[in-house]
Amino acid sequence: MKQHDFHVPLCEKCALETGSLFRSLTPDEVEMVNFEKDFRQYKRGDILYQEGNRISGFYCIHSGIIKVYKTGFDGKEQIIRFAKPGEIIAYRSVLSNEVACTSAKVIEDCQVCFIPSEILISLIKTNSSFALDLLKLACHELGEANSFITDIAQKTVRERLAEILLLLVNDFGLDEENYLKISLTREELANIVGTATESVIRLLSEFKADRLVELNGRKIRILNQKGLEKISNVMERN
Amino acid sequence: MKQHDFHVPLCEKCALETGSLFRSLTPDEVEMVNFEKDFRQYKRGDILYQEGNRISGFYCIHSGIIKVYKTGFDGKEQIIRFAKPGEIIAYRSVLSNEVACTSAKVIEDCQVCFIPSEILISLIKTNSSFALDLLKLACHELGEANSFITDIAQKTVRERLAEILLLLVNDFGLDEENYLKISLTREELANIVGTATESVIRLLSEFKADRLVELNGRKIRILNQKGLEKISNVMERN
DNA sequence: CGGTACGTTGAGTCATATCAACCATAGTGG
DNA sequence: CCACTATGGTTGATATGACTCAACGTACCG
Repeated sequence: MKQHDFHVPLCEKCALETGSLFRSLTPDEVEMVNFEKDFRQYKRGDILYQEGNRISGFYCIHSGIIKVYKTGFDGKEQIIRFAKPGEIIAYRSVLSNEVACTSAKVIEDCQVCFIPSEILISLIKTNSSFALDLLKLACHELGEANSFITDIAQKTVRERLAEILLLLVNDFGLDEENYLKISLTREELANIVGTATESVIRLLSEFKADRLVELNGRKIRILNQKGLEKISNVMERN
Repeated sequence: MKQHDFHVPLCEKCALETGSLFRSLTPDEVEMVNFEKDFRQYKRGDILYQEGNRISGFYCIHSGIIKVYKTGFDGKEQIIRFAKPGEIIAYRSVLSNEVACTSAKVIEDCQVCFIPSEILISLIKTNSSFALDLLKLACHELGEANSFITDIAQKTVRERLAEILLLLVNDFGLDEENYLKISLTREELANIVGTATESVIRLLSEFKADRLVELNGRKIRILNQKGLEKISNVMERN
């Protein structure tokens, strides 16, 4: 532990480390973002913004994990995606000029930079390769959303749970002992998969019985990735 | 009926009529698009492109309706969206530089313009308000996709069907007799809602029994919009 | 006239949601 | 320090929405 673990991260450095969107900015532009941004820290459970809020900027994650979710008619959460270091959230609302259509809550304590809308808009106007990168990002997310729609509409809960586990492996990785690095409650898992908490619990213990995973409380150890792939019926990636 | 109903539509005129994306282009740019584009006509059932194709441009719809869908593991279609005059499709693949993640098939005979990728990229690079509009478009679609994910994950088939009917009313409108202007097979309806054809049929006749709709083959007459809203549990729009 | 695609209905099944009870853990306040 | 409460996890019993399968009707088309 460093003594002063507390200074505001520099965008330049952060962009290099995390491969964030800002890599396509000029040094001057990075400098501007650095100057205009607001550094913030949050703890697990904190809410960055909520559905319906009008948002005056977007967030770039420096450390930690955030869940982005929608609240359904009956109050149930549907997790749309996670954001991890280098990723940005809330840019959708800023750009489409609509109020937030999702809420964002901290899953793992995090440090983020808040960047005012005007900066984003002006960067898009002045730096076309940044604009293009942003478009690519949005389009890529759109593609993922489309796949997810198809999955939820057509696959069983069992298939989806297996698929989500693999997706989490992909996004967050495993530690030396093959434990998923991200730790979620059963309810959160259910809110990704789009099912009831009890169903997740039952299916996870089936997976355990089939020696696909091992369960230690919230920690999930992946024992047989091939097996999960088989269950999930994942289609080949593009 | 004009005698020569066959000439290639001018983007300038089309953009005005349909309110397409191209309204934010300069006259010169419109001229360029006009020059570079390729006019094409398709009939119901024709396929514009298929999942997995590498695409060398995008399509701007001048007339007709197209369905954009993904094919699931077992070959079942999931309709992602429709495209009608003034809207563009396949821009996602062009921009994210990935192969098509959807297929596009004609629902109502249509006339479209095919515009090469390079044009799109160069417009983005040179006209920042066009880039911004495109970003807005992508972000808006992303918002809709997110809502749809939540709906499919949380609502019953009954609720979703009611919602989709309302959505079709919104997107395509009703004629003088309150018939939905877009005409879909039961299977297509099922492939939007994410259910089995039989379920759509059964629910539609329930709706009919409840005097919410009237059915004349493929034509659906909306009798009680409020009632459908109640069933669908639509949340207030932003 | 036979063929093909679409629509409809009924019956049976199964996956998943719901409801209820219970346990474990940790944090809180008296 | 202990009861108290909240939160999350687990399991069982039961209900049911929705899918599947199968049969049949209907309409259009060459």
